Amino acid sequence: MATLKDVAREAGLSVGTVSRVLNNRGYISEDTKRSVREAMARLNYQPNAMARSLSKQSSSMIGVIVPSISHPYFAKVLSCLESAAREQNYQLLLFCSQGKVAREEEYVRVCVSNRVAGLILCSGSVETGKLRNLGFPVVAFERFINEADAGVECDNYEGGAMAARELIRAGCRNLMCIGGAGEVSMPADARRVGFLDVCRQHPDIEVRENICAPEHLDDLNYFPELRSFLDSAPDVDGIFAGSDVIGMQIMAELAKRGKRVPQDVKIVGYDDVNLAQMTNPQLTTICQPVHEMAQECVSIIIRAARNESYPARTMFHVTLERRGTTCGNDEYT
Amino acid sequence: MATLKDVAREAGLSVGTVSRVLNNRGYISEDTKRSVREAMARLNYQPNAMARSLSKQSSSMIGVIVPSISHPYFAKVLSCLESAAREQNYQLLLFCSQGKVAREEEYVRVCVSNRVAGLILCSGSVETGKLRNLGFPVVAFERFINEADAGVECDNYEGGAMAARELIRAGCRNLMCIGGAGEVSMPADARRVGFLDVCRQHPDIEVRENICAPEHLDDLNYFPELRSFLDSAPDVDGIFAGSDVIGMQIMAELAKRGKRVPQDVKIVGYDDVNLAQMTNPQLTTICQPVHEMAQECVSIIIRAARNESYPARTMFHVTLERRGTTCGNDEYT
DNA sequence: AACGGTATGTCAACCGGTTGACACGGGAAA
DNA sequence: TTTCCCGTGTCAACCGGTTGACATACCGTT
Repeated sequence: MATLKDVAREAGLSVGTVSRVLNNRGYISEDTKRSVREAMARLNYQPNAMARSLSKQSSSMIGVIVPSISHPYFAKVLSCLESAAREQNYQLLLFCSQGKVAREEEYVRVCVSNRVAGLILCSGSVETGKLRNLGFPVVAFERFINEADAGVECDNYEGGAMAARELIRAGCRNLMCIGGAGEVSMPADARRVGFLDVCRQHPDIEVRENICAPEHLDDLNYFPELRSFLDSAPDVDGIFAGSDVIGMQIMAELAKRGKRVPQDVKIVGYDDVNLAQMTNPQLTTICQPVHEMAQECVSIIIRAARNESYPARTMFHVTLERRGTTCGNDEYT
Repeated sequence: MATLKDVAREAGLSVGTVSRVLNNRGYISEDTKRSVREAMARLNYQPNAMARSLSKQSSSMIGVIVPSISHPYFAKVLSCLESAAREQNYQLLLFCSQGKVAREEEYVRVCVSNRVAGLILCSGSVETGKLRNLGFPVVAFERFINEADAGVECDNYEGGAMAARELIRAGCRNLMCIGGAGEVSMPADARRVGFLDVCRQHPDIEVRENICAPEHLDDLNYFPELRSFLDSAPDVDGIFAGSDVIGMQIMAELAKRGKRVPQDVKIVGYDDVNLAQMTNPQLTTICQPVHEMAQECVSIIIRAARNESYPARTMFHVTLERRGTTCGNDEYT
């Protein structure tokens, strides 16, 4: 592997000079620049990013901790983070905590060790004060943490409210809200509250509320719980699912029971992951602007690296994607 | 951020000594070890991984390039790679090429710059010789590349053959094979060949063959093509889908057309991603031992780092996961 | 002739670790 | 007593870059 020194020798110059043309510092003649570039090309030189980071005291890596990679929502988040990072010439160090606090703490240590430029936390477990004074900013993604330096989230309350209004609009009267895994004490819990608040404004609407166990972020098997929820409410005609994955599984279970969607039961999901468009009918869902959120996270980290100020908390709007699972009673025939 | 020097000062020793206790080298008294450990704890010291890698001339990062993160198959692969890497105290640098060759080449350069321990390529575009002499091994994951130092793949031929046998066993006579995106010249293409070979052994079986355009690895919208495939063969009663995602979309489209699965049409997917169990009926599919494959990739990279030898090509068995979409004509009622 | 500014390039310290070479005191063997 | 080894610890070079300080040379001013 060629080093700067090799390039300097090849070009007949000193390391310092070569480094200058690399970093566009000071006065360098066009001739010199050219001969350096040629030498680099000849040797197939690639600067050593570690040496550079070490000396510059700043790296271009961003740590990301997610609870699960194969959950479609986090896959979507990761995808957006990767593209946002790339746009700014940053790289992603990927970690998957599987919801285990110990693993999360280990990963935080690894990030410190690697002197990342910043850490984006999408994971759920709480860190008791271990996130302060790490030497880089910690950005919480759809997750509220006191210890984090910044938070980027969505208007989950409004998302839940929109879901309720959509189901009611479509003619449902007997609603159920099925919360995702372990959302209590997380921003996502506001969905539930928003949903219930709207329901309560309608005296003729009945609502039930169910919460799934928190283990399912990884295995994604909500069926046993969903079955008992549905058993407990055979007359339900509108369901707000805490995620599209839950929504899909409800659809599968309803199909098994001979219930038609949307004729007998209407459904609103959450996240607008790609699967939501692979069902029949396609799933109505609440969509977060994940791409913008990801860009905001990266932007916060970059601003922090430049010692610029950044918002402690950013909240984005959600939107309703109306699809086949909430066609109104008069809309299908 | 505390450095080794700080620890040394705090413990009243020299840097060299402290480094020795960190790396368990030479003779160090228990007393010294203890006081070093205490000093590290007091200062909340975390060794600088970049400095260490620089000086040791070896890093613990593995680059991974996938064409898409939100495709469930690659999400599954990434998930397994992350856990395999973690088991060996390696970290993952994540890159998403979106099938673009230019981006792939850029990412390879970034990996070189970062002096990764190895690169795992799950991406599809071909690299013309740019993968040799990078300073680290390149492992091709389910992808055949001459330039790669090693390849880890599955018995795709047998996978296709199993799919054919399963559909025939379940009573299908009018088969269709729908290839995934751009599999030609990739190991996945062997699925098609295996499938067709088995079909040809049965003179009473009719087979059609279709290939989807290669762009869909990212947007995952196969519907328009699937519709025309189905239009062209209204009498088909068994479909082998190149991926579970394709399989799911076929199911949705068939449902729309009033065809029942598995009564009217039976389906076998590929990959066994988590969604395959979220449909109704659940999707029969061919499963790769992704976890073992991921471990093998990491193991190859570690062996290469130790200058040990490693296999140039490893092939794993696939298995059939029989589920609801291929119940035989006499198995449901 | 002395001076100042500009253009070009060299040198060495530093980033935070690792590691081989070596110093030193003490005990055992010759 | 000399020799040698052992246990313990120090020192400085090195990994591959970056950067401020400084040397040199050339040009135009005053």
